[in-house]
Order: sequence, then C-alpha cells, then structure tokens
Amino acid sequence: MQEGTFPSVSSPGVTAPADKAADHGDHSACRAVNDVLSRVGDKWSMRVVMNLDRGPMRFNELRRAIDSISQRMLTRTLRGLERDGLVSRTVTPSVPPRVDYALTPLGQSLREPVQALGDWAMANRAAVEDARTTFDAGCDE
Amino acid sequence: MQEGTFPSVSSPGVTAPADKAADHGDHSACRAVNDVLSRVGDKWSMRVVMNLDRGPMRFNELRRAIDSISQRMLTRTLRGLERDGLVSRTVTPSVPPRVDYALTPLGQSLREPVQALGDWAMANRAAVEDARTTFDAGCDE
DNA sequence: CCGCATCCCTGCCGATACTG
DNA sequence: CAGTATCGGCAGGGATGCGG
Repeated sequence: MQEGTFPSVSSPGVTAPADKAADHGDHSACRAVNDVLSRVGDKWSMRVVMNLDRGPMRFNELRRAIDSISQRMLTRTLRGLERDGLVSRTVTPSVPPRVDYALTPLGQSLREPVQALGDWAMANRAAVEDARTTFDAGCDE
Repeated sequence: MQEGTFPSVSSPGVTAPADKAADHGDHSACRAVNDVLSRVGDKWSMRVVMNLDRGPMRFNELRRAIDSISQRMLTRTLRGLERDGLVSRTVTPSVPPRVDYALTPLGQSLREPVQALGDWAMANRAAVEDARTTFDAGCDE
C-alpha cells in the first residue's frame, strides 16, 4: 500500500477533465502535502511532538523541557498543533489552572515518518556538512 | 537546546515510564535534525527534489514543471540544495548555455523518508482539515 | 538560456509586560 | 500556572530589470 508517488504538479493546463477515480484533485493534494511539510519544517512543532511522545505534559513542563523556546512560541506552536488535531489540550479548572497537552493518535502516527526523517538527518549529517564546506570553499576561493 | 534527542527508532506501543530520557547533550545532532527539517519544510525544496527524481532537468524545464515558482526562488532553492549536496549542477558551455540539475545519491536517499511523509499527508489530509474546521468553529462560536 | 541584483511587502519570531 | 498583547528586527519570497 505504499505506492506513494507524490501529487506532482506538472499539470500544465488547469481544470483537467475529471474522469479518473484515482485523481482526487491534485492541487488540493499538493497543498495538503506542502502544508504538512511546513508544519514539520516548523522550528518548534516537532520538538514539541517528540517531547509529548513520552506522555502528556503541562505547559511549563514543556517549556522547561524545550527551554530555548519562548512562551509566546510555545503557545503558538501548541495552538497550531491542536488546530491540526495533532495534540489535545485538557484543561483542569483547579486553583492554579492546570492544562495538559498530549499527542492524539494522529499526532503519534505523524511521529513515525518524522522519526524516519530524523534518522536520515542523523545518518547523513556528516555528508551534508561536508558538502557545505566543500561548496563554500569552492565558492569563496 | 539540550533536550531530547531524536535517534531512537520509534518505540512502538511503549507505555512511557514518564521518566526523562537520558540526555546526551548532543546539541550538534539536534541542530542537524532541525536543519534537515527546515529544508524539508522549505516551500520549494521538496517540490524540486520530487521533480528531479524523474531524471535530470534543465533550469527552465524545472521552472515550467513547478510553474508557480519564481525564477529567483528556483535559483535560490537549487543553490541551497546544491550546497547541501542534494543536487548536482552540470554546466555545458554551449551557445545558448545549458545547465542540468540532477539528484545526487544523497538527494535520492532523502527522497524516501520525505515520500513517507508525503504519503502520511495524503492519507491524513482529510483528518487534518476536519480538525481545523472543528477547531476554527469551536473557537469562534 | 541562465542567473544575479534590487525594491518592497509580509509574516515569523524573540523580548517584554500584563491579565485571570 | 497558563495565556494574551504589543513592539521591533529580520528573513522569506514575489516582481522586475540587467548582464553573460
């Protein structure tokens, strides 16, 4: 079931006559992909997801865990993830307010392909940095 | 930036003991991961990579294939990919000048995990959009 | 055909300060 | 504790024009 093949946008025309069942409108599909990629490429989102993988966490707990993130960005990131249904927000109206964030099943399912990408990054970081050094040297000399 | 590192290849069904994962303080690894994620999340890079997967392409060929990309952005994107060793640039000094871009082995290896992410996006785009709609409605109501 | 340079506008992100 | 509001810097990226 992994045939894959991205919705490549090489369709020159525009409103192609829709008659294939396999095609769900590839521009919307393409947007969806780009959308997810943006989220993954987001500076903080995946950091949050990875932390949440260990279990639910409170706001400041998360804040301390990531540490370099600002309060503003943590809020924004969590809102974004919540909006996309990747994390859930649970409010406990106690005296000091308590809010727990947790990965939804959807969020957990996203973790896997992201992890794969993380593994790739780890495995090839040397190659990438080397390529950069070479490129920069050749460019500058 | 000294929190959890990615590497562990998923722990399926692990009921997290909720303890803090041992921190190796590997910030260079973390940076590398973030770095790759940024590239993937880049608006155009993966579009280019996916197109190049079919084989080498010339500049304007690529430009037409992606279509909505501006010349400036295509140049910048290609430079970035080239710098990271993901694509190769081959100049044929003819009249008119001919420049071919192609995926390097490294670039091709990146394509796989990215494809996985793309598949995830395709499989879950309905869920995500639904979540958004629900969120937006609940927020505004 | 390929690619760089410039202008400019937009949105992201950090720091700080303030409410419930 | 959790969250919002505001300001300022800066990078992303579109449009256009010039040069090899």
